[in-house]
Amino acid sequence: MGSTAKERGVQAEESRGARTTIVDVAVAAGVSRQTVSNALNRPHKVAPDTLERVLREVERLRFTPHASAQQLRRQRASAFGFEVNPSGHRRLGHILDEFLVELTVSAPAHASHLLAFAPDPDDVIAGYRQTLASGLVDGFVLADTRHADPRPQWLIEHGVPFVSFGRVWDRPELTRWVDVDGHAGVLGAVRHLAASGYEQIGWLGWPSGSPVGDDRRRGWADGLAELGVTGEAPTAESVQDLDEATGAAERLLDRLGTDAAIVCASDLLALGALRAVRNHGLEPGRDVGVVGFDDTDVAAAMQLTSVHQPVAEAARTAWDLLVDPESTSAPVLLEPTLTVRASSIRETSDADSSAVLDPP
Amino acid sequence: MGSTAKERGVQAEESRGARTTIVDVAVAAGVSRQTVSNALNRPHKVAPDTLERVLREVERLRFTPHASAQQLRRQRASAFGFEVNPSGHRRLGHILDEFLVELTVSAPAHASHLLAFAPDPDDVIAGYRQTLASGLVDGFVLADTRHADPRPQWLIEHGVPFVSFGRVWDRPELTRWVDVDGHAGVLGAVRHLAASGYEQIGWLGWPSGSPVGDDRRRGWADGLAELGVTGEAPTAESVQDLDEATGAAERLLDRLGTDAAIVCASDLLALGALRAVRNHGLEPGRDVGVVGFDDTDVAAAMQLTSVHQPVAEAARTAWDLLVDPESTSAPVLLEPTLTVRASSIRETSDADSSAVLDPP
DNA sequence: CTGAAAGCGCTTACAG
DNA sequence: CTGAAAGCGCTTACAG
Repeated sequence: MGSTAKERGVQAEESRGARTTIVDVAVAAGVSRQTVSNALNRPHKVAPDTLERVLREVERLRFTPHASAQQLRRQRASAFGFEVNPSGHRRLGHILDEFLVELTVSAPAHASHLLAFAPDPDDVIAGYRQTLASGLVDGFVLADTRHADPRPQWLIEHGVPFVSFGRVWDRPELTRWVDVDGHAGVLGAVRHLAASGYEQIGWLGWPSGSPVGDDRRRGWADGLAELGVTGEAPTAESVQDLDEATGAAERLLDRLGTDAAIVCASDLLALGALRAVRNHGLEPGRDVGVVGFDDTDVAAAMQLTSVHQPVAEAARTAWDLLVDPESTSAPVLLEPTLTVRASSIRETSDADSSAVLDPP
Repeated sequence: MGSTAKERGVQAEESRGARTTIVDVAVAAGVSRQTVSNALNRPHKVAPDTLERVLREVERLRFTPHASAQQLRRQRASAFGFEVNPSGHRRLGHILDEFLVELTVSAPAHASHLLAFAPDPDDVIAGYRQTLASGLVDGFVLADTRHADPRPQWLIEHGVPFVSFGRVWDRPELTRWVDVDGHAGVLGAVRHLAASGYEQIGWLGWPSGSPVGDDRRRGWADGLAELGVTGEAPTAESVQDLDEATGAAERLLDRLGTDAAIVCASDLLALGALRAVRNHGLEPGRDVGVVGFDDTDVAAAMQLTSVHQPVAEAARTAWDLLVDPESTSAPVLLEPTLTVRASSIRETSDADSSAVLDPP
C-alpha cells in the first residue's frame, strides 16, 4: 500500500473523508486558527475584511464546530437534562411529552440542546448526580413537581442551575419556575359557562391534597363567588378512572338539576362527565355544559371544550430562565386559554366549529 | 487576595470545588493516569491488585469520566439523534412519545444516550446534516417513515449509521429496521372476535395508500379468508376525524347487520365506532364488538379492546441494531398483543377486567 | 488586529 | 504490566 503520500496529509480539505475543522477554514482563509475562532466567537475583535473572508470560508466549507471540543474547552455543555419516565399508568394528555418537544424546538435559539435521561425510580437523585457528573449537561429542566419533591432541594444545595415547569410547591419563592395559572383557567371556564347561559355550575375534581387540583378547584370556587353564588355548590371527587368519574358525574348531575354545567379538573374526568350526560339521556352542550382541562387530542376528538395550556410559551420561558438568568428572576405564571367546542355551546348553530377564547 | 497558595494546586482532591478527574484518581491510587484509563477501559491489561486498588478509588471518589473529553478523544459521541416534531395535528396515541421514552430508558445499557432535535420542517435533511456535523451524535433513530422519505437515502449515501422504527418502505431490504407486525395484530383481533361469537366482522380504516394502513387492512382480509368468508365483506374508510369516523361507522353498521364487530385501524377510528354503536341504541361489546389499534390511554379509559404495540421491546431492538451492528443484520418484525377489554366481550360477567391475550 | 502558547480531560499506541 | 508522549478540536488570555 503506497500510503505514505496520504500520510503527508497535504490533500485539499474538500477531498478528505474526515471532518472539516477550524484549521481547514484557517488555511482556506489564509489566517491562523485563533482568528477563525475569534471571527466566530468574538467578531468585534476581528478586522472587518478579515472577518468577511473567514466567514465566507466557513460558509463555503460548511464548517460546524465540533461540540465536544467546545464543551471541553469551555467547561460548559450548553445542554440541559430532562427527566423522562416510562408511562405505565400514564395520565391522559401527555402535556409533558408536548413540553419536551417544545423544549427541543426552542433549544437552538438558546444555543443549547436537550438531553433526555431516565433515572432509576428507586434513586432519582443518583440519576441527576450521574448525568451532571458526566459533564453532559449544565443543569436541568424539572417537570412534574410535587410536594416533598427531593430534587429542588438537592439541586439548590449543589448549586446546579435548574428551572421547573410547574411551581416548586414547597419553596416557590426560592427558585425559578414557569407554570400555567390553573386557577385563572378554571375561573375563565366558569365565566364562559355563565355567559353561555348555564345556571348551575358544578365541579368534578380529584381528591383534595394535590396542589395542582386544589389550585384549579379554587378557580371554580372563586368563579362562583364572582357570580354571587353562596352556600353549598355541588362538587364531586374522583381519581383517574373513567368508570369512577362517570359515576361521580352522574351523582353530581342529580344534584345540579337542569341548566347545569360541569367544570372538570382534567379531560379524563370530563370524558366521564360526557358519558354521564349521555347516560341521563341528555346532550352535552345543548343540555349540559362540560369543560375539561388540558385540551388533549381526545378533547378535540370528542368536541370537548377544554382549558388549553400554552406549552410552547412555557418551554420558551423555561429556556429564558435557564440560559439568561439575568433576564427574569421572578417566577412566571402563564395565562391559559379556553378552547371552546360543542360541549359548552347551547345553540346548535355552529356547534362543531372550534375557537380559542381568551379569558376576560 | 492571597491566592497563590491556591494556585499551586496541591489541595486534596476532595476539597476542590472543581470536578474529580482521572488524575485525582491516579494520585489517590498511586498510579499514572493512563493506568486508571486502562483499568476502566481495558481491565484485562492491568494487574489484578492494581486494578482493584484503582477501582476502589474510582468508587470512593465517585469518579465519572468527562463525556466531552472521551468523545473528543474517541471521535465518537456514543449518542444518537431522534427527530421530534411539534404536534399541531397530532394523531391519537403518541406511540412515538412512548418510543422516545423507551429509547431513553434503554440507552445506558448500550453506553449511549439520546439527543432530541427538531429539524426545520422546510429542510429536514439540513437538520440531520447539522446535528451530525456538530459531532453530537454518531447516527440516528428514525421513526414515522413514509413513502418517498428522503432521510434513508441521504443517510445511506453519507454512510451514517441509523435504524428505523417502522419499515423503510421504499427499500426494506437495504436497511436495518424494527417494526410491529400490524398485519398479524389485526389478524389476531379478527380471530379473537370470531372466537367471541361475532359473526360479521367489518373493517374501518384509512383511505388506501398509506403503507401502514394497507398492511393492517390485509390482516383483516386474511382473517376473513381464514374464517371462510368469501365475497364482499363490508369496509369503510375515514380520515382522522371523529365525526367523519362516526358517520362511516354508522354506514358500516347498517351493512353488517346483527352479531357484528368492527376492527379499526386506530383507536380514534374505534372511538367513532363506539359512538356509532351507541347512536344505534346498542351497547359496545354486548351487541357490537369493537377493536382499536395502539392501545392508547383513551382505549384504556373507554374500555376499548385494542392491539398493543410492544414499544419497549422495539426500543431495545433499535439499540441492538444500532450499537451492535454485528448482532442482527436482518430487519426485526415484532408481534403485537391484544389487550382485551369490555368492547369485545359479549358476556357481561367480567366485562370490566382487562387482560392481555397473545395472538394464537 | 493577529498569532504563538497553553490547556480542557481523556485514550491510545508505544517504549521500557 | 506500567507510564511518558502525543493528540482529539477548540478557546482564551497574552505577547507582539
